Amino acid sequence: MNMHSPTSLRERLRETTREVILDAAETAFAKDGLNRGRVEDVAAIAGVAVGTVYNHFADRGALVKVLLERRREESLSLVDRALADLGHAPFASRLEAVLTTMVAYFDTHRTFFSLLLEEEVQRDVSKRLSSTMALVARLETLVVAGVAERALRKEDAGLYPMLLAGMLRGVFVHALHTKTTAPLASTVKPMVRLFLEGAAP
Amino acid sequence: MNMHSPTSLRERLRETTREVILDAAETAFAKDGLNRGRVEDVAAIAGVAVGTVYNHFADRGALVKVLLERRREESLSLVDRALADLGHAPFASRLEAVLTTMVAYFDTHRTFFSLLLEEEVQRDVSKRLSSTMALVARLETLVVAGVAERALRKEDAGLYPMLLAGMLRGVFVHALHTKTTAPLASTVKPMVRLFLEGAAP
Amino acid sequence: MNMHSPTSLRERLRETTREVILDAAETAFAKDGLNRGRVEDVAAIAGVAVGTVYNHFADRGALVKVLLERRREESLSLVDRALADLGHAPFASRLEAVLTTMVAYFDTHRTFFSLLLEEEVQRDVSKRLSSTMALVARLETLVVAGVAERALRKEDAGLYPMLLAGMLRGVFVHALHTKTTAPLASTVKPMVRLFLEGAAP
Amino acid sequence: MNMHSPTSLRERLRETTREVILDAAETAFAKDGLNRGRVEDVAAIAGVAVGTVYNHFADRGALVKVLLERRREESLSLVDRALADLGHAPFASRLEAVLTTMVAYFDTHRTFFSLLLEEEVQRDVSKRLSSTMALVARLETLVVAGVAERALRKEDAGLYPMLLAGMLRGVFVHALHTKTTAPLASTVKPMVRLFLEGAAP
DNA sequence: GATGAATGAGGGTTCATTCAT
DNA sequence: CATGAATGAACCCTCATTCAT
Repeated sequence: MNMHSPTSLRERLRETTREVILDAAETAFAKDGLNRGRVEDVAAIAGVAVGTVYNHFADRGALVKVLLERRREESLSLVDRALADLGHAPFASRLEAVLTTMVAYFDTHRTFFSLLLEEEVQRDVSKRLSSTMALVARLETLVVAGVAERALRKEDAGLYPMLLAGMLRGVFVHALHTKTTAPLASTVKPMVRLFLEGAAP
Repeated sequence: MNMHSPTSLRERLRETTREVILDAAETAFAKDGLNRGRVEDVAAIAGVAVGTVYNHFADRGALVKVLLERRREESLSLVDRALADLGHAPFASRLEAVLTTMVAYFDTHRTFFSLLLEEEVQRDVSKRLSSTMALVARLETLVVAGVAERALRKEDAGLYPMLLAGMLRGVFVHALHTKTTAPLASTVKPMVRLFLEGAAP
Repeated sequence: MNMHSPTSLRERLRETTREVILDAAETAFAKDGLNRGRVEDVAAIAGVAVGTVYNHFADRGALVKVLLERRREESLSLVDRALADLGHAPFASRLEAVLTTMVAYFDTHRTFFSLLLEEEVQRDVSKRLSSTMALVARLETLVVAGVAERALRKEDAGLYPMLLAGMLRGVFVHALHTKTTAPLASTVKPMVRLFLEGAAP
Repeated sequence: MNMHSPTSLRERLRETTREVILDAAETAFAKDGLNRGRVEDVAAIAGVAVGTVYNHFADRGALVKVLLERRREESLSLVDRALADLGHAPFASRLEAVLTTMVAYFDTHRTFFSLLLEEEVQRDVSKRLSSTMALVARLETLVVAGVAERALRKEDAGLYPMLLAGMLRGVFVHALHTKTTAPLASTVKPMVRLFLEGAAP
């Protein structure tokens, strides 16, 4: 045997092309928007023919979907891992871990987040589990635990997840709007502080 | 003959048509998105011909621009008026006033906000002073005043405006995603509380 | 009153454009086939822009459908009228009338028939009442009547309609294949003769 | 080494592949039509790669051509053999033999006939000797002989071949349209009867 | 002014064909 | 030879915009 596993080789190449296309799509869509980005441009950036894009993705919609899912899953699993690593650390640490993870991901995948914010706002038929919602779900679990360990007041706890997600969004939108390229890591501690202790002296 | 300000009457009619078209645009774009909404649909909803839309707006872009500006100005002037009415009330009251105003506006113009969130995310050539930025500007003034009157700690004050804007966005996005129709007024006090005192017991 | 009926005028023009497009489609499709004929060519032949075609027909399929239906209905109603005019004439006369009508229609709408033959052979989702079937239906009625008035033998009557339709098709296909342009009227009497008396001396 | 006609073996394999592809093409084209049937589907049905199809056929057109020719030749040689077997039998028997052969072939190669009917209607550059024409040629010879032996009237004899071919087509089209699966053998005697004696009592 | 049919550049998608492995 | 991913010309369709009535 040792047919130098031809299947595996082809599949490797195939997978590579797919990734190249996805990366190109991220670039193209980040530039022109999730709506205006052209498949032809995606192909050009990827250095392939249009047809090749369609050999790998059923249609433009599928390309967008996979593009978003890819990083969504990646970022969420980073969050999950961070939480898992912390075990039963106090609430503040765990919140900080989640925010740090998201902010770090933003720093390395800035273009992706502009797409994420667009997705969040789309009115599609396909009811996607938007990335936002997935993040809010994590925050919900976190907040519930926070309440349980008496790190958080119970009264407004129902709103906390969306407010936390909103704060993150505020930081991201601001960074995208002002085209700041400085890392956002420094915003995490203030967010935690504000969330736990408030802004009053 | 017939001289009692014919121009004025004409202009009145003209203005009415314009408003009808803008309302139609809000409906059409809310349904299909700022990108996908068709001019023809706007015209159909307004009950006029496409050509009429173009008699009132230079092109699609202008229609969108005016549409967003119209409510942006309205909402901001409501915020400004609320702040003016309060004179030198304590920071907490003024913050509450701002949030209450925005939330109330959201409750009555829900469809508009979905457009606002889309605008915020668009990468247009025409660098618009996005609604978000305008709101953040108000919040900046407010926060600066808050710091001055020692209602807020100084250290993280630079981030507060975007975090406050983010919290609002969090509430709005959540409401739009879950299609909640309940008024959001009840979220204001918790937001103020969280912002000033934090979530810790 | 007398607003020189503006609606009616516009509609008249609209209807004209539609007919021009249909005629162009007949030409274009006759040339390149029902499958290969390009919408762009239809537009070019009609002397309009592609978009105009789509202002009048939902899509290519609709254009083809209407195109075929138009003449199908026309030809069938000619057949029906011919039969109605004959009242209770003997079977031979009525058969001759039907064949004469179809053959005359073929002579004036030769290109259409090439499309008809294509349609007959298409495997579409939309189960169209093909023109053939409609003609066969007329022939069935006719044959039943022929049997009733003892002009036809009963035994093989079930096959007669499809055999008659087949003979017509044979004549048409032959004319199209050999590109004969001579009128086919002269084939009617022989067909009637063959059908009634057979080819034996 | 290994010299017992290696070429022959290779050619045997090659021929097999070719047949497999042709059969696959018949299936694929019967399903989607001569125009819409995709080469990729042909390959998939044949269980080979697209490239293999092109190793055996110059292009799609050649595949179609060979596909049609294969059965055309087979069916015509069956007709020819049937006629040869009959020697100088009377016209009626020979006509019956021809029709029986064709009808039997239809019964075993129904899918092929749907392709044949499509071909008949195509306006190709390559002026193929369509199957229809080939059949009509046989019928012409037959009819001429029939006239010679005074089995047929001379007057309309020029039309008889195309009318006979038409009758057959009528039966085939009807069977395909109604998706009848019953054998068509029973239609032969009536066709002969009609052709020779007519439908009048 | 209002009307709405016509326009046509623009963009998504298909699929026969090629060719490096 | 078989393979199947890559290619890109070809085509359908959309929709913002214009302009004659």
